[in-house]
Amino acid sequence: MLQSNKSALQPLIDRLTLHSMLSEAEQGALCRLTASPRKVAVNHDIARVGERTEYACMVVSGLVGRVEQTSSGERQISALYIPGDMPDSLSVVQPTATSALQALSPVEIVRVPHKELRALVGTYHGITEAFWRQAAADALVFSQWVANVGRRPAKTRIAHLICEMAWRYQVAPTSGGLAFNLPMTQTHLADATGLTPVHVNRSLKALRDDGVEFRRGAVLIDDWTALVATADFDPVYLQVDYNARQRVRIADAA
Amino acid sequence: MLQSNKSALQPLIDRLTLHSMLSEAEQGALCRLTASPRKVAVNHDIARVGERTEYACMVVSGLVGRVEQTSSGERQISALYIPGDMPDSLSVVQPTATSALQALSPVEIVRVPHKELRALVGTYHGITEAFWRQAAADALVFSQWVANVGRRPAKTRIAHLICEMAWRYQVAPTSGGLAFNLPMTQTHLADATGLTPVHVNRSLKALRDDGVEFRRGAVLIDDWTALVATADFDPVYLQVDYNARQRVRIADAA
DNA sequence: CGTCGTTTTGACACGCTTCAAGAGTTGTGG
DNA sequence: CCACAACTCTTGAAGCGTGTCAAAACGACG
Repeated sequence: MLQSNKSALQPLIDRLTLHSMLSEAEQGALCRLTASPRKVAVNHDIARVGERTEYACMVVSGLVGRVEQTSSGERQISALYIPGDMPDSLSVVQPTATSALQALSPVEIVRVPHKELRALVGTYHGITEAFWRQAAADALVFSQWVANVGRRPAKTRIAHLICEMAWRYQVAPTSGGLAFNLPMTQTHLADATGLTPVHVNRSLKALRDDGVEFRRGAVLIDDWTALVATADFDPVYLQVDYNARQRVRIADAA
Repeated sequence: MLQSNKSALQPLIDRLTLHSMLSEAEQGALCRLTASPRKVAVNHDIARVGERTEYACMVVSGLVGRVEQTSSGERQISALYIPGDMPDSLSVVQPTATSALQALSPVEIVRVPHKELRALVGTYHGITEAFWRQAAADALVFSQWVANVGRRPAKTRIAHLICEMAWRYQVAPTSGGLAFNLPMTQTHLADATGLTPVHVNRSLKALRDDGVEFRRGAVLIDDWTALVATADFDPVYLQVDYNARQRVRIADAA
């Protein structure tokens, strides 16, 4: 494959350096990882439950969902992964997946061999630390999802998810309106919120009266502040410190 | 405080070594950490949202819940922590809590200064790796909770939680019956499952007909296999490999 | 231009919540 | 050691949010 001088993994580095300080050497090493591109069609699996894998993947474009499935066949999306995310970084250490990863839109990923990642994690303490922080940050998002699905009414639930995604895509304004792509269907939204597609549709209709429109993978918001209020959304759990005011690296401190 | 030759943090080491290999030096260093004991009364907070802390804690006895709260005052327990767990290991790196930690029963914890933990994580690569794995494993449990709360009917939801706790307490048999303590009230159960206390009560009544009893913090199960079936429970997500067949340490591999 | 997946809408059913009140249990202070 | 208070747990009746079933309209794509 053609390797441009800018690594395909740059989005991952950008993600990690949001919360962790990586040395030049570490960033360089990450850049030099093998990153084989791969396209995945909508609704196709990137990882299946129980399947062993030799690669971890990073999302380059599109939207990936972590899909849990009950024995009665009901689906629950428990996490959404956007470009720069590494949904299965755990697989480096636990190669057998316990939930499926599925493309919710046409998706481009790059695959990184576990072998190389292990070598990196073994060599660069700062990279291990960065993955640790990322895993911990992910856990806090999961925790919010439990609360969202468990305790909020349908409309609020959907609004909250929209707010989270706006924030993670870094398109959330301080006020006013905005528009962004959220490439999923209403059925996907239902799976992510623990509702039925029919009820999602009705709730979206209700949201439309509040100036929030979701149509064919695009979100249109008239008044961000109002949406945040109806969504009961507080972004602190996302831990995204865009100013990186106080990143502290432990690895060299001792 | 009196420091016996067996560290108070041994349960944490036992937990970490379930999935990660720690060298003698690393285990010794963990043992020598300052661990100030502290008792917390029922329903009292161990950590509050937005509060900064200088200590991470390990549960010694009792049950701790991670509590999310919506603006309308509804509570959702998104995780349960049992002896040996370190609910706020993330705080080492992110000292401001985004969800509350609350004692669901009388609880004993030990508090470990962040400063010391940071020194350890900075020195011992294997410890960082172990924390990383633990965080990733926790995330998979969260993922299952999203599915549990989002897609299962009340009775199944409660049964699933009981199964998980039996498994984590390592009291789950291969068949037959069992009894164990799960020191929480029906209201706590409701908060953990996203139901109302009233409906939890009714569901417990229904479970009683299936030979599963929950009374004042004690669980009595006639037939484990039957419960697993009604709970739709598959323990793989808990990643507990009691045989530790294939723990691989990355830290020294490079 | 036809096909298939997605969105929309309606009517109805049901699981869970709400409100309310009483019984059981635990803890506490006199 | 009893009496009272404060939680828990339990049960009933009624209401509502969400699910289910069904069918039609719409949109994307080959």
